[in-house]
Amino acid sequence: MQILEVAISLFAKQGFSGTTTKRIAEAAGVSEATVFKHFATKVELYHAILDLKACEGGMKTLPWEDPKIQDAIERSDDFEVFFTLAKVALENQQEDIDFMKLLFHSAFEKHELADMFFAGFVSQIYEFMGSYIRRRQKEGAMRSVDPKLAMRAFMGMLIHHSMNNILWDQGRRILDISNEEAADEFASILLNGIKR
Amino acid sequence: MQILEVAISLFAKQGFSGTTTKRIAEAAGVSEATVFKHFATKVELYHAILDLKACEGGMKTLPWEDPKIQDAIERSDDFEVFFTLAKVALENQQEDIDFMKLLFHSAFEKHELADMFFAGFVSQIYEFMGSYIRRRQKEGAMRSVDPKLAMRAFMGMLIHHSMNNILWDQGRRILDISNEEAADEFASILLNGIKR
DNA sequence: GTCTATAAATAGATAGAC
DNA sequence: GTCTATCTATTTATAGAC
Repeated sequence: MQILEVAISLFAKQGFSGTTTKRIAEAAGVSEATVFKHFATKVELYHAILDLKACEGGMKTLPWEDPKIQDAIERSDDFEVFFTLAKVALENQQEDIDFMKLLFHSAFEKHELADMFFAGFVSQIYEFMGSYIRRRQKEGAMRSVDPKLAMRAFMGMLIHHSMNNILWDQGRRILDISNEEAADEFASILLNGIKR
Repeated sequence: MQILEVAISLFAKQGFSGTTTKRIAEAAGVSEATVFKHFATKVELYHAILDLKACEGGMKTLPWEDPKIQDAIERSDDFEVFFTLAKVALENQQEDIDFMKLLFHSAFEKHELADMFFAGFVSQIYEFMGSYIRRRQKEGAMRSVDPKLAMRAFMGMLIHHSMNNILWDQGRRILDISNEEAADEFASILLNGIKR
């Protein structure tokens, strides 16, 4: 629906309280009354967005559903595992910049989207990749390091890089690099960093 | 001043448009009129905060002013350089959580604080540490990797870790680790990751 | 389903007394 | 320096016609 689309983009740009129903209506090309016919309150509209994005958007691409990663895990091809994870993550994040922004706003404003995202997606990645690292440690391929901390370091590289691209880099040309190159380098740094 | 203090904390929690002058006045224990006597407009109050925090807070601790880091750089003690940088950054960030939050809000809302911070602090770190990495590459101690990308990876670990601590971890006990341990591990990962 | 018109509440900001 | 009272514009939300 047109209203939802423009609302997503406006909430992403300016947060919840920074976005007026008037601007949403204008951007959607309808009257404010029409907005309130579809969504009884502004909060209800916001919730509709969260529901939509939480299901359709950020959460569906669980890394272990990617056949490339599953295959690489079976073969214990560390580089392929982390490189592919990084590439998929960077591409998803850049594809849905609005969702990323919404997510950060939610985290700051303590909306429940942040909690849902944390419980449903972030913590699963920590669990899943953490157990892979633990296995490779037992096999002697990786040195002794807290798998959760290693994953935090890796996720930090990915998320921070995306955030920089989203918030700063466009137009500023600080670091002009493809997702493929970035994924390659981040995976190399982490794996050399934690290998035995 | 009491008004500034509570305004910082409220703007950090809810952003600029999410914070009303009424709530600021209440929290400061004065009337709204008093707020407007001190700061002609809400925007002016916000600017006063930015000026204050930009000078007193986040910007003053330039890493190359730390004697420990200067010394370590002269001795080419890579671990000491990056470990100390990480420790100082993590401690500063945790000390001034409100400033961090304000900074992120600013970045999203496209206020000028974000630009100031970027131009005055972030880009200097990239320059400074980038040139250190370049020197160590020439000396054969580090492999060929874009110094800016390496720094982005490292800053990503630090900022992401802080963000997680600030936004999620308190109470959730996902990753209970001291700044010292985290700094140690992040420096190890980066340096092993990019060494020759 | 959508609009015009309008209500009700809240926002930022000012006047003027103490 | 601070307060009470008030103003104006904006914001969320509703009523009712088409």
